[in-house]
Order: sequence, then structure tokens, then C-alpha cells
Amino acid sequence: MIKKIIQEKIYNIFNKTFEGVSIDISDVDIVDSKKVEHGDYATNISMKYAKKLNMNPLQIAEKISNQLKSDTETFFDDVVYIKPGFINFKINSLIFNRILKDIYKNRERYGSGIKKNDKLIVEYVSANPTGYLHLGHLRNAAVGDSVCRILKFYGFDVQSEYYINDYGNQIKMLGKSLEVRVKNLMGENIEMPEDGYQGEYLLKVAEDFLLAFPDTTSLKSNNFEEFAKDYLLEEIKKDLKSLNIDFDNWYSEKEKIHETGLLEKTLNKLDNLNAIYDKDDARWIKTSEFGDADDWVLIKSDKSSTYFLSDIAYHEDKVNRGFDRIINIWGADHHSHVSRLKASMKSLGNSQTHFDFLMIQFVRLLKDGKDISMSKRSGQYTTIKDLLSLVNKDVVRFMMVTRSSDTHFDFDLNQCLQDSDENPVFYIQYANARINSIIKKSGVSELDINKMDIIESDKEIKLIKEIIGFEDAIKDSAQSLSPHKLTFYLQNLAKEFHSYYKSTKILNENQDQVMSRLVLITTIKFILSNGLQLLGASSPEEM
RNA sequence: GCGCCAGUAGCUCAGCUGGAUAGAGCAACGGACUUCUAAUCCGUAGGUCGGGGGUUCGAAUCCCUCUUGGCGCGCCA
Repeated sequence: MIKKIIQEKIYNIFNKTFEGVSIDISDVDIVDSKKVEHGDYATNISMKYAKKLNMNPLQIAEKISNQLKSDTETFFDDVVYIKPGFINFKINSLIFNRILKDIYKNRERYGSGIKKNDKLIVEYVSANPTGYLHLGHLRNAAVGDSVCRILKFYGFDVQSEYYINDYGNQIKMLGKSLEVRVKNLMGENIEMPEDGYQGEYLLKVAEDFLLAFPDTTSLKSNNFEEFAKDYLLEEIKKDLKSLNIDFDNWYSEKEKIHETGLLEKTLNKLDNLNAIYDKDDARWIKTSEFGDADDWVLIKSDKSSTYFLSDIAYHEDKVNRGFDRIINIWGADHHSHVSRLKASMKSLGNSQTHFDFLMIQFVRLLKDGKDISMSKRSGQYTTIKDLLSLVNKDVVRFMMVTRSSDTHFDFDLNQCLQDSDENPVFYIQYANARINSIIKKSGVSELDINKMDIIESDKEIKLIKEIIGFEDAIKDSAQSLSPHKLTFYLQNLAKEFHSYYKSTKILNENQDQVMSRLVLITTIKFILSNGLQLLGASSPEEM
């Protein structure tokens, strides 16, 4: 909010001072000064408009800062222009105090965006219900859930969705695999097919299957498929629950696309739009005409449909459900699907809806510097259950979003098993717990902002500036779909607090001063616990 | 061969819609507990931003090119 005020001031002065040159208010960037000598905030507007004004940036800066100095009395302590053309602002501490009070009054709502009209859908995880969730899904899940929470907090109407791939070859094979395991348990010595699901987990499913169907004589393949799929989907839901993740919608491919006739409808629509053609006994979509490198098969020569056709139908359905923005969070190994899906949507004439794709790069699990993502002995992936048995859920959630999703990420077990230094989650949680402890100790039950002393110390002003930065952190994270920005912000805020804590005794005899400090740290606590919550992590009151 | 992502301090990574002397955490080194939780703090050291061109007042950031690594290029999902 403070930047907005400065922005408007400059915008107005610019218009008054330089008539004839139109300025876009969004061009007036107000940034945090990186160095103390450069004041609190700065702008580079005079360099930006030097060419348009045909003036030396320094001259422009001079004119603007002179105006700012003359027409404001209490807002700025100082306005200086410097070398290439930057204008630096030093804000009056009374302004900071006023802002702190405003923020405190908003409590946990501080940082939230104004309500936006856009309806968003975020699809993520969407792992096939043919096995347990593993490490590869984990990052996707953590990023997806955090993105949803942040977007909601930022003011969007957000729905999260899990696309259940419960139709087609994989499910058939899953059914067959379970059948083999069940028969194995009953003493039949038959082999698992080459492309069957070899994992040991199916033995457990088979055991439970026999408990549910003791009499196997009249069973059909259908029974195996349904049982295995439902069973594993439940396990997936349990795993997600243990990560503090819940979806608004569970979208069944079978029920929503195949049993409703949506697949044929979509195919017909494409056909009517002249977007498909026949070749080699198959039906192809002309994605190459809409920006993709190749055409793709929708109907195979055996007349069955491909996964891709379902995917087109699914996204056509998302569009028809009225979403303004469709966000898909996919594994990076699916990146080629982006251009072909986009091309298909274009061929269907869906140009209004905005598509975003977040590609999640691979995660490796490191222990003692070695990659243990996949157990060499059994050929099994590390599951979410495995990992959660080793590492605290909060740590997992947080660590999984600390890196930008388009870089590879090494999850270091040694680091996460530490209780201190190396572990950023505890660092933040500890700050929160410390604040809570001080509040308790103070015995002040009701904070009164009218009894506050004026905050003027450098360290405290710095903290207020950091608090103000939360709004930007949320905005940046939301707009770029990057939860990692929030993790960096929170670590920084915690750091500033710890430093302040060490340097300043918060509780003392001066009641007004204590009150102002309590308001300050309580505001930090609101942000820390809220920020952790947005990342799916908890904020214990005591540690 | 084509496409996507990445290459920044010893390690893991921010910064990338161009801005001031390139940042953080860890590791290393040196300090701080009679004081609200030392799961903490303070300080030191550490860099040809993969290489080379270009664009301009100004490039880690934009363009071109080369290079290294990961991933993808099915009538699989």
C-alpha cells in the first residue's frame, strides 16, 4: 500500500510537470532499496522516460524530487536523486507506525487480495490409480496445493481438481495383475505378465480382495479392475490427506467422459470443424495446423480412442464449465503434451480461456550425498508413505516448494532430519513459537494500538518494512504461480525477527513501549503462521 | 536430428517483464547463553553469473551462437 501511495504521488507530479508526454502508472516502479544509503524505497522512472522526454535522467529526477519535497510535509523524511537518475525515498517513521497499526487491525487477513471475478481451476497430481504415490508425485502435490491456497488468498475463486485416469489399458492391466496375485495367493502358480504391475503392493491388495470376495468362482475381470482401482484411489487419498491436501473435485475419466458420451461429442465437434482426417485406418487431429509440431492419433486402427482424445474432451469440459483460467500442473516429462493440447484447444475455437502450464521438474532423494529415489534392490520407487515415515510432514511440504518448479531439485534427507540450522521450516516455526512465548509471558491479554509508543528504532522500522513486504510476496507468488517466493519471504522475515529478538529486550517496564513491540511481533506472528498455513505447514505455539 | 528445462560462491539455490557495489542458506573460520525458548544471534572469508558475440545510457536478466546436464519426441497413459 505504501508503494502505491508513492506511485500515485509520482504519477501526479509527472503529469503536472511534463505536459504532453503521457505516462502509464504501471511504469512507475517503486522498489525496495537494497542499501540503507538508498533510503527505504526507490524508483527508476526518470531513466525509463528519459528518451520519451528527451531529457537527461538526472534532470528529470531533480524536477520530480523537488516537487515531492515541496508538496509533502510528513510523508517523506527525505527525497534524493542520485547518479544515473534514481530517486530514493526515506519515509517518515510516523507513516510506518500508522501502516503497522492498519496491518495489525487486519490480523490474519492481511496480505489477502481483493476479491477477483476470475474463476480458476487447478489440476494437479492426477496420478493413475494403479499404484501408490511416490516421490515424483510429491512435489507436484505440494506445489499444487500451495498454489491453490495462495491463489485463493490472493482473491481468486479457485477449484482444485484431480483427474482420475480410471479407463483404458492401464486399468485393464491393473485388473489382470490383481487377478494374478489373487490366484497366486490361492496356490495357483501363474506368472505376472511382462507389462503387468509387478510391485509388491498388489499382494496386500490381493489379500484384502480375498477378504472381500472369499468365493472367487464367479468373478469377472471387472471385479478385479474395480476393486484394485478403488482400493488404490483410497490409498492415494489417504496419502494426500496425510500431506494436508484435499481436492475440491475428483474427476473420473470413466464417469465424466466415457459414460456421458462426451468423448464422441468432442470427436464430432472436431470433425465438424474439419480438424481431423483419416490415415492408415486411424483418425488424426491436425494439431500441426494450430501450432504443434506433429499431428496425433485420436482413434486407433482398432477403433479404440487414445488417451489424448480423452484429454481434449476433458479440457473442453473445463472450458465449458466456465473457468476463465485453467492451470495444469504436470510432470516435466509431459511437456510435449502442452503444445499439442494448446493446439487442440485452438482448433476447437477456445481462445478466450487462458491456459497455464506448470511443469514440475524431477526430484531426487539424497541421503549421504547418494540418490536413493529408487531402491536398487527391489526396483521400487520411494513412496510418500516411505518418506513421511522418515520426515515430518511440515518439513516435506515446505522443502518441496522451496525451489522454483522448473529446476531439478535434490531433496536432502540429512538436511531434513536436522532439528536446527539447516532446516528452514523449524527456523520459521521457532520464530513463531518464540513470539508466542513472549506474548504469553507479557501477560497482556488485549493489545491496544491506542496505547502504543511511537516505533522509531532502525531494527523495528526494518521489521515493519519486512512486514509490508508480505503483500508483495503474496502477489508475486500468486501471479507467477511460484510458492517458492513465499518460502524465501518467510525465511527472511523469521531471520529479521530472530535478529531483533536477540538485540532487543521486548518486555520491560515501559508499558507503552512494550505495547508497541507486542503489536509489532504479533503482526509478525500473524504472517508467519498464515504463511506456513498457505504452504500446508503448521505453526506450533511451542517447540 | 527436433523440442522443453537448467548451468550463478565449495554445496543447494534465489535474483531473469533490463537498473545502483550480484544475494540467501548450508559448509569453513572467529565470536556471543546470570537476560522474554542458543532449534538463536554477531562477524570473517568465499564469484571471469557455462563460453563467445550482439542490442543500449546500463545485461546474470533480452537476441544469436556454441557447450554441458536432465527430460521428451508411440495407433502407451
